[in-house]
Amino acid sequence: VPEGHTAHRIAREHTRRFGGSNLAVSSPQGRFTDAALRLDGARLDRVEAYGKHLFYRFSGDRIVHVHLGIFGKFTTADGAPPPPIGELRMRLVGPTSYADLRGPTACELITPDEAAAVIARLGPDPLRKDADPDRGWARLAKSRLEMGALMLDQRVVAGSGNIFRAEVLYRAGVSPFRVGRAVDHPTWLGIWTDFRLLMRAAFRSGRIITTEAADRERPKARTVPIDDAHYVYRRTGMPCRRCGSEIKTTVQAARNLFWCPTCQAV
DNA sequence: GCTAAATGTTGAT
DNA sequence: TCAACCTTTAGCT
Repeated sequence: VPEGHTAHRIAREHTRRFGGSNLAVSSPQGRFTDAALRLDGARLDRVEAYGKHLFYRFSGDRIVHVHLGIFGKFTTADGAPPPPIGELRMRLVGPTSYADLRGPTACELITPDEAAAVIARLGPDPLRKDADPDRGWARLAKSRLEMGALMLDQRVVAGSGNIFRAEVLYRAGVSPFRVGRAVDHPTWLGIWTDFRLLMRAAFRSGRIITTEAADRERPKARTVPIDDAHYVYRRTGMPCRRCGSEIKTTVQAARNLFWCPTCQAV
């Protein structure tokens, strides 16, 4: 279940497993069958991630665009694939392993131009070397939207999701209800830098861990207990780890928001 | 066995 | 702002 780090981990793993190989492509569920038939047996060159989007670059300028959405999941394993079970949208089978995709928002065969158009709609991705935070700033600085909404806007930070928005604003001491126009440039750069730190850590460990306990144990982030991984996300009614105030929740930008009313007063 | 919820996006109102 | 869509699983009865 994915924010940007998940897409980047999948891109890396699938490139390692399948890059340069000819793959059997199928769609047992039937909703990707036409494209699967056209791709079956084709060589996959590599997989790239931009924000939460995945691009599977096959020979002949054919690209499979995958977006996991909120439910999507890849199951990847060594060996021969088992008989398909459930709603299996796409199955990739390489020489020594396979990947099963279920429940994605997007799984479509597109052209390089169409892929470029998807990427052009995205803001800077903290997990990409070439990311320019000022592209996000250009949008944020003139917006009347609240920060809690802007931190979910993929044109501001590509790859951010509901956990990162809550945790990054908490760590910055910024209220999710402050409007973008009321945020100064240094504050934005601080938020951006923290995004990059947290997302890189999540990329390495496979988990979003934002607490100081995690900072100390970052190399062993997997060992941090689930209940200690976040400052505010899904901690409604529990005491703030820094000030003891009760963590609040509401719905903002159609998602559950969590924040500390004391540490994030403005 | 049923219901609600979940790290998301799009397109219509 | 709201509903629709994608699928599995946790937490009930």
